[in-house]
Amino acid sequence: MEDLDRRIVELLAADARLSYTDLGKSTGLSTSAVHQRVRRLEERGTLRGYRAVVDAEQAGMPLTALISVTPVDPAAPDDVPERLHDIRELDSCFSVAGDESYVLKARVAGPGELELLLARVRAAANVTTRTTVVLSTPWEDRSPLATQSHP
Amino acid sequence: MEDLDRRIVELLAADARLSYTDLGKSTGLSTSAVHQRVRRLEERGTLRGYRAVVDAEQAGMPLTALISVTPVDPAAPDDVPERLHDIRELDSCFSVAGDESYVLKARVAGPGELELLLARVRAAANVTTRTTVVLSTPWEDRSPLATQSHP
DNA sequence: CGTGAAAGTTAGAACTA
DNA sequence: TAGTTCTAACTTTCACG
Repeated sequence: MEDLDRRIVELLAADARLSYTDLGKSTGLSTSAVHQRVRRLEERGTLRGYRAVVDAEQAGMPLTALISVTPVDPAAPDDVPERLHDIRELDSCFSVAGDESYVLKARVAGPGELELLLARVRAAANVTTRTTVVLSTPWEDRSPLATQSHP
Repeated sequence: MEDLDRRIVELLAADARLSYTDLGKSTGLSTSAVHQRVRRLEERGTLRGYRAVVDAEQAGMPLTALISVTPVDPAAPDDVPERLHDIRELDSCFSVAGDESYVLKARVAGPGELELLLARVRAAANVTTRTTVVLSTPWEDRSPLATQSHP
């Protein structure tokens, strides 16, 4: 990836609502040159989308959990991610090295909802689970690429 | 949080670059009513920012790791998140229930960089680490609130 | 919350190195 | 291929009802 593209990605990772005009000023390019590059980065899949960072507590999903999963039947074909894909409470799915196969990040409204979610996960993917409850989130979703933002 | 606000947050979580005009059409409000509500949600901290979702591999940070940390001195005041805050490779910091105190998510360019990062984490926060390497990421950073987007 | 007008932004066509 | 400039259509912002 080229240097100008890297800079554009970095700027959008820090603030996805920047105008092409502002991106142009920050990169020394014209508005339409930036526009063209952003379109190309989107087509290539380098820019996969744009998300508002929402305060989960204020949005009514105050409980976060990290769920490690292990298939019950190690011989079965491993389609765990596909089987869990439609469970909207699951934010991320990582295939990991180590004792367990996957780590999921989930967001729910409370302990009752977590209990139900775990049952759904086990049933949908035929796995056992080991759950780590998140007590608080000092910080989250910073853009490793991005210049630190101070909103 | 009110129903209209919830809807606005949901829409921006799915696509942070939506115009106020489009948000208005989707909510049945006028452009300026939406604008007003978004400003209020930003001020209250419900909307904490806007980020481009970047393909980490294409952006030159292909290695993701989950790092569990345990303070070496359990009697020392626990300021681990503050001590780690300036390490840009760390994307998130969760305080967790369980054997360990925190789980960090990190993004680095390769194994060598991970080794250096772990040394910096241990030195900065006086902790031991247990690292789980992410082999692949079937999906990530979906908006639990958001209607699934298909870009 | 809505309206409306001024200021600013986007998207794309035409042109240039 | 990658960039600029130009321009019409659209979006944001803000004072006012």
